[in-house]
Amino acid sequence: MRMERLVALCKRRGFLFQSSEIYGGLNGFWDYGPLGVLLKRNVREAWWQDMVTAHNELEVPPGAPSAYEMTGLDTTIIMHPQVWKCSGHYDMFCDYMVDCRESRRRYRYDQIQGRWVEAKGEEIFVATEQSGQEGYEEVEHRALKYFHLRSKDKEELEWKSPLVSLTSVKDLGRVLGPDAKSLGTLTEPREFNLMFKTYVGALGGEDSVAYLRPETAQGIFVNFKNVLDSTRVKIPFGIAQVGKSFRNEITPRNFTFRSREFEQMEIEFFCHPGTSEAWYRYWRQRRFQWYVDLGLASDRLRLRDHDPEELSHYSCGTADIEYAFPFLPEGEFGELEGVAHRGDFDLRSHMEGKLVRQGDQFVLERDADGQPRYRGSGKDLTYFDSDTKQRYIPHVIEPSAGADRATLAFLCEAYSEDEVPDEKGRPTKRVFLRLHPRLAPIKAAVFPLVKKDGMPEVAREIYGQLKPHFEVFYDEKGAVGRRYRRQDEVGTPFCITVDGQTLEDGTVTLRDRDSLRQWRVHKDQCVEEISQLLRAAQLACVEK
RNA sequence: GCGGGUGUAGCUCAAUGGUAGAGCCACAGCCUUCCAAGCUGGAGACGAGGGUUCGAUUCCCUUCACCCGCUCCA
Repeated sequence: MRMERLVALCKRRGFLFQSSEIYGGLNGFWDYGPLGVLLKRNVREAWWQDMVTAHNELEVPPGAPSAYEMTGLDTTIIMHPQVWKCSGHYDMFCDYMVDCRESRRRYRYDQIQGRWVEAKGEEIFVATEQSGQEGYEEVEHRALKYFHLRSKDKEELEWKSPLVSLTSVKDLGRVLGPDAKSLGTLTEPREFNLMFKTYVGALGGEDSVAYLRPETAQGIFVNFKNVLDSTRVKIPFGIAQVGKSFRNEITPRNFTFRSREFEQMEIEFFCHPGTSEAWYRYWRQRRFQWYVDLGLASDRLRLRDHDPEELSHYSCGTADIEYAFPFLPEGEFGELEGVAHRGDFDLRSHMEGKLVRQGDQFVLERDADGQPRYRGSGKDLTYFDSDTKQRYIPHVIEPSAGADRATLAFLCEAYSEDEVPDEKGRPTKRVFLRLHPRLAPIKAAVFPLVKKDGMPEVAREIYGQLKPHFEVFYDEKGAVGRRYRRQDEVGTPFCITVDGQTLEDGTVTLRDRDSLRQWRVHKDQCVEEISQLLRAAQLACVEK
């Protein structure tokens, strides 16, 4: 499948538009059009329905270690800045970085120091990652090397400054990078993979800096105690949340796959440390199956466990659910969802403060004075099990899905071309979206076969019956074959056509998108028939 | 971020230093009794900004967006 075809279809039929298009667009931002909003909402609602609403906490689901509860939250995009400092995002996402074109290394801009030095008529800034005495020695050594001088000639070096920060240097063209042999290999400093910064309150200023969340998860962690105190849930239980997140990606690319504003569907599942491995395996499988059931059943979908060295700083086990998007090179997959075993990292971080790995332990990160680098909330986020009289910090399994990525994958998988005979029996090309009926933006279209003989009146009546229940579409323009094709193109699974026979016996034709099968149903049975067809499609999911 | 390419109507493609054409789609109407192509009519575009010029869609510069590759990211 050619990606351009799908992108063109998405624009032509109102699934996706580039954001701010009339002003030339904005890289990394996308708008969902009239059909796109329906599709994405269906994805979101299918997720919530299947994970939260339909979950029965009284029974043990197949493959689960025990019964469990599910509940939800909707937390804010902007949170207390300390949240991001303790979670680790601040340090990881907010620094100015410089890259070295020669050594391919990347440095934190404010951690590079150096000295101005002149020799042989040239004045340069020799940079180093070292500080203090080591910094001075390193800089001297590298300056001698640069000017091709021996140690005994070091008086030829005329030092123009003490060790100062790289941030004081205006012209990076005269800087010798910490691992470089030639001048000017450092890029301009740039904020790297940063969180979007904003200011809370009418008056700006560094005291009011806040960030747009780069993930929805932290809103769940910081509300862990609130949920416990207000809902009587008991461990094991999960908290679900759907919402926008923001990352200032360096290279947004591949349609909506890597966007700077995107939507996540996340669950934080809290369990006893002793059962966490079993729960991790459960969620990994459960979430994979969800995509399969909604139509990503092909070999383009896979579940891949991360290698140990690939794991994030907090994770003790992660699996990605990946899809071979058509814009990726053959054999490559893109992440739809990550299922991570996060241990007690998050709750502990928000109790104690930012943690760092030390061997296979996480310990409080401390500054030079031995104080916590970022102080936690100091609140007790432990869980007391009143049955076992045990108190512990729950472990967390995090299935974190991308709503936009899932939507895109469903679109890619659904895009199909086949050949259908035209009115003279000749094969003609057909483009259609084989979307799962639950996801299809429009569930059914209603047509009069021709716009006369009282057919429109009956069709409008049927339309009126369906409209309160489903997203339906009415069309009486042009040839009926053309109307079918238009619905095929946006993935409408069923069409209802009023014809001559309707006027005689009250039956209408139902037509199936994928098989082109037609059958007759009484016009007053349309609501029931479509309901049943949709229910059957949904049940097919659950039974698998 | 770097290098290369591309920007003309919703789509596909023309032409031009001097009023920008067509096909398809979409729209209105006609015709049409089950799978897009019939007839009629109207509508619709030079990505943005600046420069050169009497005059720029065309030449130059800048910028924005998209595509490809590298880099980066998770």
